[in-house]
Amino acid sequence: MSSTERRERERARRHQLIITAARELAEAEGWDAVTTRRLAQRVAYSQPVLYNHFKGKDAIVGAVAVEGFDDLAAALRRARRTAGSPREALRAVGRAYLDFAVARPALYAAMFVRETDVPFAQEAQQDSPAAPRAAFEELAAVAGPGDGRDAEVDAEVIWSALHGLAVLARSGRIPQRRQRERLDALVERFAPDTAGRRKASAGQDGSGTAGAGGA
Amino acid sequence: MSSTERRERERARRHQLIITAARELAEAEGWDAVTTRRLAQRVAYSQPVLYNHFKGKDAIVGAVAVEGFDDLAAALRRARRTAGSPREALRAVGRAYLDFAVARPALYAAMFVRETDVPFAQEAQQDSPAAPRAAFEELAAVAGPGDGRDAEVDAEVIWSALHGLAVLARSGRIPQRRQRERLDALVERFAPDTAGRRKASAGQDGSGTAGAGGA
DNA sequence: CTAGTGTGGCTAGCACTGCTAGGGTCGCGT
DNA sequence: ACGCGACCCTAGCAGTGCTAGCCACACTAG
Repeated sequence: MSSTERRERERARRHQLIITAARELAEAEGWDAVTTRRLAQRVAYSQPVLYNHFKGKDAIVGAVAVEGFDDLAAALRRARRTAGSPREALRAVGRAYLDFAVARPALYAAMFVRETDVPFAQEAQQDSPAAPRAAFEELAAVAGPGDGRDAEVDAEVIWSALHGLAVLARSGRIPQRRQRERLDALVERFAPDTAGRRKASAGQDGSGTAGAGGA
Repeated sequence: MSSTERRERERARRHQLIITAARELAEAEGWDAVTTRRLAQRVAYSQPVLYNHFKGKDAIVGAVAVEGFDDLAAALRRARRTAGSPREALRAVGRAYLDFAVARPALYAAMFVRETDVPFAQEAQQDSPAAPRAAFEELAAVAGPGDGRDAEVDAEVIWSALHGLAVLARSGRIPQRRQRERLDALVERFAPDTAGRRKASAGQDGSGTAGAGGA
């Protein structure tokens, strides 16, 4: 059985190779440049091979998106853990989210903008893929204020706001600068400073998009 | 000069006919169904005619989007005027926004999701088209709380949140129900009830998407 | 009323897309 | 050694956005 085992291993390797090539090509030249022919050429096979691994092009994009959710969840988790107060945790997670969207726009588009057939949490059941759910859980972990309101609703609104900020700024609907201030305003509203510090941190700097941006 | 005048008139009429046909076709069958051939057939001309009026397909979609902003601005204005307190005005405008996105998904996609070359307010200058700016002004008019914060930033964040709610709910990233509660949460955060009524209105009803929705 | 002119739409076609059918070659198990 | 089966590639299909070149029509000048 070692032969079939090896074959399956190679098949899995190639499966991953296709996903990686699609992501890299998209991040380098945009999703419009990701055609089945170019992708096949990149993995040194002919197009029909792609269809042995995926139902179609959309499925490939979906696979890239699922991997992206892993990355996003990891980035949010990292941000959350390096923060002190809950308020700062929310700010850090929000900034990590916006940085992710800025640093990896093609990947972000695959995850949120492009219409995919990836099944998400249709009814808040747990039949959704693990990766997107994990990313949302990271957000929910820092969104809950515990002041009697519905934490899940708050998390969904915050997520929506972050997504809106990311995509509207990228498409130029809102000026790309001052993202930092917008994030501060969001944090201020959803996690007001109860310690009386009354920090007016924002200022008018507006340097960069939202932060340094990782990877 | 009456002949050339008539020609220009007919030309303008056909220009509008193309835009309307594109919008109707998109609203009926989605943007994927809007091909140059089908669109040309719908207006009873051949494809090259389209290129006498528009630079390409993207320009047609952009024209549809610009008209959509007129509709959106009108809907928001209507909602704002029929509201009493500023707080209720914000809620009404938010609901009108979400209703618009639900009732006319294809049009909304042309305006916000599809990548167009429509020039928006790149640097908050006034060189952006009038229609999108008008829609944003409607939002800004109800977003400014006047408590010392930057009203424009608040408006941008609220707009982002509304857009995020609309698009994430539509794509199934967040459950489609309970949009009403999410809007209430957003309003609560950005326009807290200062009259001490401490209204816990939301409840768990979650009926419908966000409201009745006007065609 | 005729001849000339130019605007403008149409037919045909290009390069490209996602996807599929069929054959042919290789390696494996017996 | 032989037969079998998995597997990959070449070639092609229908449909996409967009363009070149022709031709007919309507209008203007005489």
